[in-house]
Amino acid sequence: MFRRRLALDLEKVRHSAAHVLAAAVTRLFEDVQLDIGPATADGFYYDFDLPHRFTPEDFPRLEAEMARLVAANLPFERRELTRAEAARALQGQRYKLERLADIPAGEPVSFYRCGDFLDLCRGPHLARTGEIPVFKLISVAGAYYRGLETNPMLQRIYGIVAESAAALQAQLDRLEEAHKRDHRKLGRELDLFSQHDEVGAGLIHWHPKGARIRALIEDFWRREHWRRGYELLYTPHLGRAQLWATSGHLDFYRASMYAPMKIDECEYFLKPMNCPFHIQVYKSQLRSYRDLPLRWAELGTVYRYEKAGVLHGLLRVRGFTQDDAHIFCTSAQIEEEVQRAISFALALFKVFGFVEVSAYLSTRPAKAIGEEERWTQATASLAQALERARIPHQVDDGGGAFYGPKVDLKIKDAIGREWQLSTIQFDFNMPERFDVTYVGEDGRAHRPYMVHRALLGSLERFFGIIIEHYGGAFPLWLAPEQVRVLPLTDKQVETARQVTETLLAADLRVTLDAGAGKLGAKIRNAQLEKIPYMLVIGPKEAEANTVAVRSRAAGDQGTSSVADFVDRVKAEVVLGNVPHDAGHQPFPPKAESAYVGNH
RNA sequence: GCCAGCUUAGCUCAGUCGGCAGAGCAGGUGAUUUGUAAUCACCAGGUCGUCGGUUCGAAUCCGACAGCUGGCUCCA
Repeated sequence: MFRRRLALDLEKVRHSAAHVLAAAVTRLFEDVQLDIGPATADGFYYDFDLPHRFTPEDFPRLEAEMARLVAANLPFERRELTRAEAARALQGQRYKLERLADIPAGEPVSFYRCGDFLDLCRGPHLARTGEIPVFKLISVAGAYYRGLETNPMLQRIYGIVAESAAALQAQLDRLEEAHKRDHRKLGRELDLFSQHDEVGAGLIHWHPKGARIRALIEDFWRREHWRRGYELLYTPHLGRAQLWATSGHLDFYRASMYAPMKIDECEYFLKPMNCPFHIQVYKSQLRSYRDLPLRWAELGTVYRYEKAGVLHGLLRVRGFTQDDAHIFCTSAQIEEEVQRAISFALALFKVFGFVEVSAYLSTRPAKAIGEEERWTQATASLAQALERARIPHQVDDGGGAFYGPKVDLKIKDAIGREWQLSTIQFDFNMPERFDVTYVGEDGRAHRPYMVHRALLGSLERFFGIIIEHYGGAFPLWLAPEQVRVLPLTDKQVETARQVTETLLAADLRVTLDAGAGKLGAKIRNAQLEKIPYMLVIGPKEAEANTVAVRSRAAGDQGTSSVADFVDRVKAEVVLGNVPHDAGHQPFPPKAESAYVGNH
């Protein structure tokens, strides 16, 4: 009935639902201090402070009370009060009184009444509670008042609202879908990686199948770097305190670094970044303008202290491998270098099926080092590169680091979630600190520009993202096991073994299931392990020297000769593996059925 | 780090009021020789996260620590 208006007023609906939640909480609990309750991208929340500790067990009661308020169809009445009246109305509400004090002089102070619940609020709201269609409380969590770590922690209740029961269910299904794809769950089920209390939190162990995938990504990554004029470096995992003093890390980054270790009376620190080492390589000889640009990449494993509470699967860890690079160039070269870095990032993304890209451009903060002119030029080159690549971007004015402007690239995964992958960052600080120079045409020393960039971000985090993106069903080129050969009975095991050998010899990743189970069970296991192809060999196939092909996505594909199957699979692998040839799109951003190419 | 919750077999989870530790799957052994998502039987598997406390007695109650989950803050 009011469906069309709801689509427009979703924010009003959500915000009003938050108010109804707050009304329900004040009715059911004692000593409730209210803070605020805004609409969010997919629902709403409200922050409370009260002696009772909320748990999800409180939700049914709260939802029932909310339902009563909705059924009562109470009006939301807006009133403007003077500050004195407002202060009186908010007596005893410490957070609200502070929020009131924040409202700039001259701006109206508005309240919304809904039944006997009155709340300081900018609005706007729906006309009546009855316009709130379907809602559900989702979770409860702590949240600092005003988001400040030093402030008291409030209790935040999250909820979602939808225009119909079906729409609500669809939203819950999306949450369920995200849960099914959770890389921590899939990582265990598919035997990809693990972490161990005995080793320490945030430290990843890559299992054979995870390591296969990582190696495939790394091989691909290295080849692309060489193709694009990069050289690769390997540098140490630790360095002397003096290095980190010179780089400024001990002044500005110490909180993220682990305690030093003493070696021969000298202090050494585990590296949180690779840049100081790359600079040492740069400085190992005199550099001419003729040598520039120098593009040096490294899959560099760094260690950073992260607070215990922020660790999360592969997405936030304490030891990780950045796909790092440093580009040293002249002022005349920066524009092209930035453009190359961005188009490189886009080419990499495309291979993994990430085609929707957006960006954040962070510019000069008030307190910054480096000449104004350098900032201007560098920032312009970043903005221009984004324009030319037609990447929609937001500008975070003044949000850059003190040492240089940067661009962060974000992608959308198969179920529409955004992830930040790349960062491309100018550094005006480190070349100064280490006195990095090159000899110019004029024979004098000049300061090069230094660009720091990571395209996939870190291999751990990227792995977590693609596990969820693919839902564990890796495309053929990444699948740790591409083919499983399934003999129907013992009598076909020998033939199956020969087929397996043939596929191995053709560089396919293949295993043989010589177990005693029925075919259905073997297929089920292979399906659950998300192996792209199964080859069934029964008496007919053994006789005719063929295989019955089954794809994990499309089921039975009929019989084929081994040679034909190899050709077909090899062709499919090439599709995904070479970005230059990726004009045809082998990875539409929907899951599963996409990876089997053209059948 | 902060708030809340959780931690029982490799995995997913039962375990009532404090009274002998359970299931399914996975694993092992044997039987079965199977045609496109689970063949059957038997066996083995646990200092109930760790340490301390209360108690005649603790998986169960209390405390500390560790780890995990949802968030907040922070971030590749």
